Amino acid sequence: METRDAISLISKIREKVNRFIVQEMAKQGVDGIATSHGDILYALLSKHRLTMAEISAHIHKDKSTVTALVDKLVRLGLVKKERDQEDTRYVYVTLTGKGKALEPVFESVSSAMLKQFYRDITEEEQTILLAILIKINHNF
Amino acid sequence: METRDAISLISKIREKVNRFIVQEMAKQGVDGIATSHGDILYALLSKHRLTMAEISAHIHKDKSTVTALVDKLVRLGLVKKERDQEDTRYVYVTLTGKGKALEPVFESVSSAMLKQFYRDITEEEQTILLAILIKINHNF
DNA sequence: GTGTGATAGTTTGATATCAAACTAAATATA
DNA sequence: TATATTTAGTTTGATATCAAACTATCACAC
Repeated sequence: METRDAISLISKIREKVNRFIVQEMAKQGVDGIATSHGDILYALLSKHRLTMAEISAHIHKDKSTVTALVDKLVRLGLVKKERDQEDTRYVYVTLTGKGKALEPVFESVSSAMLKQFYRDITEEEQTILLAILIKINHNF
Repeated sequence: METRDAISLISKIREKVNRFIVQEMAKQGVDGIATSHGDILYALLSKHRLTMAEISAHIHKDKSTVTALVDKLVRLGLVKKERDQEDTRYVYVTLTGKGKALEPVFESVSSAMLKQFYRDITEEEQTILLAILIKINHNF
């Protein structure tokens, strides 16, 4: 069975994790949000303020994609954009009150996801998995 | 470092694998093809003939997505669509000569990718990885 | 047989995504 | 100082993708 293949499993797992997160978020009332939007919001919870380029690097998406994603978050009232006064090329993105209010939802979804992901996976297996994945990631 | 997290590594690895495959294919003259197109062609190499629904199940993409993907492959002259004579609801997709001619390219790209993927990963680690991924895949 | 429901595909409208071209601003070089 | 280069971000055009609505065909019940 080719479904046993590690690479196709990685694709499938990623797909399922994404679907799980989007569904859980929707269940908790956060709707119309894709995982990339979630990645941005999640980053802003700890980083407070990021430029467009920093977000791009952080979520591994093209800067033009980030423009579209952040603009949607602005439309949803979850973040705001401000130009740097000194160097007006920079745009800072920060969470609004409404955006910050999502923190508990993220915590809950994130922990639910991890619980599901690692169900029946021992601590030792988790450590081994991580080590192997780090090596594979370095191979490219 | 959150980049150490298994789930984000899975996303990154999948992304890199996809990019690698597309680049290698392009290097060998197969251009304008996304991984999903490759998945369809690859499936048709062993299955000979598949319906749209079977392709959809095989590559885990919505049937409407498959319509678009297969139509592109038709435009590229790599596959052809034919209605079942008995039950005209079914559409059979098969490789053209030009499509079949891609087999060696697929073999070469696939083996190059596996080599890169598993570089410095021992046989034992590969087995363990597979076992853990199968468990995680079942968790969702 | 006629009508109801199931099934296979397509169409439509929306979104995420990228790459390339572009704008605007800052920095370096001459 | 003026010009060239780099940098940050946006715009534009194309594609993959999905969900929902739709079309066409088949199967089954009455």
